[in-house]
Amino acid sequence: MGDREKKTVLFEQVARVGKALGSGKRLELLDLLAQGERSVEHLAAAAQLGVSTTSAHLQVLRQAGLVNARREGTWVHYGLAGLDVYRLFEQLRNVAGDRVADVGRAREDYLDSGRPAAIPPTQEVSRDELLTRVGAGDVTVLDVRPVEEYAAAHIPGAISIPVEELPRRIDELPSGQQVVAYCRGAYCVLAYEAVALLHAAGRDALRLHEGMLEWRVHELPVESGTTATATAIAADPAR
Amino acid sequence: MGDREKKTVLFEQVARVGKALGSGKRLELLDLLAQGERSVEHLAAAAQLGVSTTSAHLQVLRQAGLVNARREGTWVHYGLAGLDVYRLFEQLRNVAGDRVADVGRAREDYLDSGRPAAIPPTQEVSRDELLTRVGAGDVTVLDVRPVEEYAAAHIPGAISIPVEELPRRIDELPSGQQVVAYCRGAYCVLAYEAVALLHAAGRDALRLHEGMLEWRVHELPVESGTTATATAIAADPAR
DNA sequence: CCACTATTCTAGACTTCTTTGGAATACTGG
DNA sequence: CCAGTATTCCAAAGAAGTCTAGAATAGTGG
Repeated sequence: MGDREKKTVLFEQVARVGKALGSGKRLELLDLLAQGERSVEHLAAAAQLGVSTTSAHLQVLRQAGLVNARREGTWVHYGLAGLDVYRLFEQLRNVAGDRVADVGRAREDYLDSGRPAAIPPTQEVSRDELLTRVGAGDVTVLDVRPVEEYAAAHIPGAISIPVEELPRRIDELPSGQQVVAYCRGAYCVLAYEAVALLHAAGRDALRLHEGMLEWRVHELPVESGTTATATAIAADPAR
Repeated sequence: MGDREKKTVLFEQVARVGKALGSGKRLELLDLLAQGERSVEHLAAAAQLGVSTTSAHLQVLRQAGLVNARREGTWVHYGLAGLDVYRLFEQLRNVAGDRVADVGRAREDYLDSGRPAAIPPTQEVSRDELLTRVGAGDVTVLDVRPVEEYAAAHIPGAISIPVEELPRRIDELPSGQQVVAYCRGAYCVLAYEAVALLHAAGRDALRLHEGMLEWRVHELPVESGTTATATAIAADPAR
């Protein structure tokens, strides 16, 4: 095999990973998987795809080495193969956001919708700031993701109230303290909604910059499991 | 437009960049462009593609915001849109190399060929080490890339001798000093060949880890233009 | 060992990429 | 303004990816 052929083969192999990133649906699956392990069925529902199609996409991602599968009974749980995969994904989004004008617009379009009022980007707390304030104890950290995701990993000391339960459980939050809400990551709308709800209830609330995913990428401390305040999941017999 | 549609659009936009990375030929073009600006014709020849095909690929890369075009007379010079694009490319290769077993094998296959004897990877100098040794003046730095690439940017103080001229110009190198050869980047074979040639001539020679590209990504100092020792390009009237 | 479930495989229709050669365009120099 | 050159556009053929529905597989629980 000549030099040129070898070079071609080499690039073609790397392109396999590139190809895996070349479908909106697969990126959506990666985004979901970045939040934690998911079953094929769950992914199919969340991405609005047929189960077969989802499975096929997952095979592509797996052959590219971006995700791995773990069998548990009849379920197969997929997950990101590593943090470097998320960094690649993040870098892709950064480059896309910086260089393709439409991406920035689409992102704003998506995040700006579904909220009662626009929340200015200044009402954010950085990760470092949150960490020091948690240490000082002058802030309530609120995790508004679904309980399973909270159980898998959350910011130490955070309280779990999924955003759809927030309106009727708002009293569980200690009054008189500022609340910092967070959700999955930069492309997740849950914390935006939560802050809007808290403001509507007259609470002082901010949003954590980005979310859990980036928290993990920066290798900041996490806690897992349920807590006493998260009463909703205590009744779940599966755990 | 509903939330779901917006999300789909957003991911589809990002996927445009992913798609651009999903072809071996385009990755090859990116690799070439990472070395510096190139014309369509040059790229077509280097990647063994038709000019029309090359142009089409370049359009894809440009629409993804990965490269930009600069017109100069009838020539159009393409170049990487920014260092973040190279970082993305690099991250892609890293993930590919780590996760897809075949990539590591293909890479070794490619780099191990065309040299008289295998050069152990230990005969490398790190960037930091080279910088301090250049400061101390106890090393000759040799740039074996084509003269145009040397002229565009090179390590300060480096001498330019393209690898194909090295056998007959080896005497231009000061004797008694160790030579550190470098070329384009991690996937470039020129420096491997150069070190083999130098060893065959009884010289003490090492290879710089990776190459010029990574040197620039790490924002280390570069010099541009020609030098007195690079006599071959002094006659070029275009400069 | 059988019924059941989650997942993967298969085949076919459909769409989207890739490549090619030739025509059209953009620019230079006389 | 014309000849010449580099590049892009265009149309068509072939290759490859995407999706769907239904069959096959792997594992669980009785």
